[in-house]
Amino acid sequence: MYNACKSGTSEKNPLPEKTQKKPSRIQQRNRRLILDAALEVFSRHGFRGATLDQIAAEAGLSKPNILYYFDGKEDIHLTLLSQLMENWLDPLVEMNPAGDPVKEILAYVQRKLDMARELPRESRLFAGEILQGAPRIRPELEHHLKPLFDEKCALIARWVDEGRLPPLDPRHLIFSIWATTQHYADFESQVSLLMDAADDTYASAARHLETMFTRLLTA
Amino acid sequence: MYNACKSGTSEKNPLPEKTQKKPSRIQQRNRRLILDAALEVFSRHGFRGATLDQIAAEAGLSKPNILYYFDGKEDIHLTLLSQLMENWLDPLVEMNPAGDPVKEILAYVQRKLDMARELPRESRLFAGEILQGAPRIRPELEHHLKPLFDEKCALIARWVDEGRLPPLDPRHLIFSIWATTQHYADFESQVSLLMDAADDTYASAARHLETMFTRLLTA
DNA sequence: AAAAATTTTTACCATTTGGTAAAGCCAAGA
DNA sequence: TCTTGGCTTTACCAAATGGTAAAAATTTTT
Repeated sequence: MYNACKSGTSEKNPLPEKTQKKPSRIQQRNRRLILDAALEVFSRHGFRGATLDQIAAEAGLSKPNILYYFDGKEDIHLTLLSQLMENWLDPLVEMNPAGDPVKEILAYVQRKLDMARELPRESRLFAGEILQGAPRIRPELEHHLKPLFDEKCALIARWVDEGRLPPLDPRHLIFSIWATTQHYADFESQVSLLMDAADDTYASAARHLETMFTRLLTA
Repeated sequence: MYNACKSGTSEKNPLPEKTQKKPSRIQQRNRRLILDAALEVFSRHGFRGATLDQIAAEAGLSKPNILYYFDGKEDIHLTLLSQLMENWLDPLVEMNPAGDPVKEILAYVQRKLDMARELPRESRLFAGEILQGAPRIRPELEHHLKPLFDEKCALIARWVDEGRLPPLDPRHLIFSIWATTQHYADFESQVSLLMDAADDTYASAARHLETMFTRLLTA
């Protein structure tokens, strides 16, 4: 069994009982504080751009105190990334093989767009990691993302074979969905500069993406 | 007149004649070496992740020698970004108001995809900067990108008004083009992990994007 | 060739930063 | 009350890193 309290690849044992006993209330609270602060800082400045001092300040704790709860900067980053992966894959997992192809895919697009709006920090954290060659998260990608991706590609290919979708490359369809939805979180600084501040970017984006993918999938 | 030899926002004058006289042959060569090395390093590790030592090693020069040609790390980065902006906007500039709307936009998509394939380092450098809130390039975005964006949005809106394109939001159309094409460069590590290494990713991506935007624009 | 200007290297420096050791604090149980 | 064990702080450190001064080497000009 995997102990949810312990992070990624660890050898040391800074918290004497961490691997065995239940985390105390204060432990839960502080780990949460740290991870939340780290998400903020890492997503804004990238792994190397972030400093433990910044994270400590954001969390309202001292730097050594942070290192009491995590084995180091890398440990915090990896913990964050691992936790993120679950939520990240969720919308794709929910794509239902028994449902209507067009409806399922359009719903997936909307769920992805919702995530970009509600979790922009997570999106940027992930984007930054991939952008730099996924040095820390590649194993996670191989073990969790790749199988799911292959499974859903096969599903979409089947839908195409059955004539329930027009001919298209499932892999590139998924890439296009990821790219267009995450764009609003990852490139937010550019988007907000180019959009008139007046109207709701995400609302109009939702309409546009629905239009685009509807036309693609019902040709 | 803007002196191409001088970089972004500078006050100091490390090269005595740089602002006035023509750059010597050796000066041209070394500045080029440094910028090329810096592009490599910055695009792989981001601004803060890159070190002058890495850039120096990659360029085959010593660190102080690099600081003889540039005012500092920031100066190199900004120079790179400014030079990039031109090439980056070029494909959009080329979108011809007198041409056929669908053809023009599809051609733009292909040009953008070509750029992602041929200049992935530039794409990632730009993406990294935007991802972190465009702290160094925002003025360039405002002065160069924004006016061009607005102009082309107006053009596309006119095409829609004239009934030569189906109803759509020009802003989100452009975002979708940027997102889907740059995705192949910016998220290359993920894409290459998910695609079977066998087939040509960019070739199939080109077909997919042509299909997708054709269906969107000819509905 | 000598002088002048430019380019490169050597030897540093100050700051930042991830991380540690050890003493002090504080709450719960004996 | 006293002790035990987890939690926090204070005071550090070694390495990395952006940057500089000035001498040495090289190229260009006269």
